[in-house]
Amino acid sequence: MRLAELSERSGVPAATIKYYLREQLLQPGRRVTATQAEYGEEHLRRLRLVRALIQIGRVPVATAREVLAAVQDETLDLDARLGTAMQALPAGPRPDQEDPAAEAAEREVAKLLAELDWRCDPRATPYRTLVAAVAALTRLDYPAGLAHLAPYARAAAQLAVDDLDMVQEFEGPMAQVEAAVALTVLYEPVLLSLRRLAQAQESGRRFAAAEDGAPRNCP
Amino acid sequence: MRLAELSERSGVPAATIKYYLREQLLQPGRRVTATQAEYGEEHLRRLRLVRALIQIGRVPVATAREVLAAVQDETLDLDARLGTAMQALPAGPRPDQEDPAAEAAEREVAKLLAELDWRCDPRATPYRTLVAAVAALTRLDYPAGLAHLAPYARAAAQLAVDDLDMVQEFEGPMAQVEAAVALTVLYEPVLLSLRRLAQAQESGRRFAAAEDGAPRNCP
DNA sequence: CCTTGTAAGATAGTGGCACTGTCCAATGGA
DNA sequence: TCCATTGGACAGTGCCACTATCTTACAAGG
Repeated sequence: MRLAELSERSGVPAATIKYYLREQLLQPGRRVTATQAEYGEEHLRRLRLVRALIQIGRVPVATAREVLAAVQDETLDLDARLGTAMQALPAGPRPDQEDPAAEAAEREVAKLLAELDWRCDPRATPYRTLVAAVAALTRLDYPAGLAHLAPYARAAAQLAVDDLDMVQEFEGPMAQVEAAVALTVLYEPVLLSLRRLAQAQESGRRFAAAEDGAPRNCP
Repeated sequence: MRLAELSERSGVPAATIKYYLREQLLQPGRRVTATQAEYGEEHLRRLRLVRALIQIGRVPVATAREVLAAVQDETLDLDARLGTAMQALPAGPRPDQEDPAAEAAEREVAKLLAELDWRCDPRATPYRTLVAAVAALTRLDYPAGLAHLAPYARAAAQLAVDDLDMVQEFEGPMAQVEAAVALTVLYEPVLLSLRRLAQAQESGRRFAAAEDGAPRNCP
């Protein structure tokens, strides 16, 4: 199919597809003549993946390029590809060193992970993001101690099992690594949305007293 | 204290504080003379909250203004304030109507929420975001059916209980609404980070075979 | 009193990002 | 033959979160 049809079928503006081609998020089509290229179903799928990562998963374009490059890097084995791809995923803000709240948060997080017997590199991106968030909560005198983090960690552990189960439904290194990336990123809004909906439910249950079950606070 | 000291103590550049004042994220200080203003501890706290929402919670500046305005709107009762504040929280992308995948996703989400007996307005922001994410997953042939969403919903329900427990540790409408907003937003990176760390653990457990417990894939 | 430094506020500018609009040569169907 | 269309290059746009500059008004030391 031509670029115009690719655009039509994916709902992505042609100019945007050209941009993604330039940014190497999409492989160039098979050149038919000097001025025309042919795209296949795999281009369509890849385009949808790119769009989903960027729009749903809020992955920056440059990051998506790195991640996708790692996914299809045939020179690495599954482990290395998975590692590289996940490393490249978008990073949150990093904690300010030499900030007392950050140091306290660092210790608190280390304690939590030790208790759970999780072995992580403290320089890993999610680790840094976690420390930054705990530090911010602490500075505001909001609870973020072991007791408060533990339920979140338990939930995360449970979800990780489900995530990996989903990944293992796929076969072949490339499909699995792609699945790992896609499911990690695309289930994030699912999880956050469900949490907000659940909060609205719970808040309704606690504050609404009797009344009907009208969705007041559901944001 | 003067603006410069506020800047010093919070770590936020003075120019940025001026910007926040302009954007009404911060209340102006008490004017001492025509060219000087005095700020108190409550300004410092508010500034930290604003920074945390924006940098840790990735809340857009304009959104933060709306949310904080709702938090301290004394003319509304607790319910209305909570509803307004949570409504204003950042919205993810909305699903494309008249897209078959989105319609299917809509039905799937409705079925899930019916099964859980959650009553939500289908126009609510998190609901729309959820539908968009499920639609994207479906278009990519990634699993996002009832069976796959249910564990996420259960986890969300559990976390919502903990969230509301934390909120109820505070007293007074303003403190509770602020806590609801802050904890909702600031625990999001906590949850996502913990999920990624847990995935790395689980992935190590499944793929690393024997070996030591070195943190390979921990991104 | 005068100087020098700093404060607050207004306004314009910056840099990053994700596109988007315009132009051009080369086609390719009517 | 002719003219709409295609792919590619490249400059421009719009938004956002700051940031730099400038002006006026004090404030404190000498």
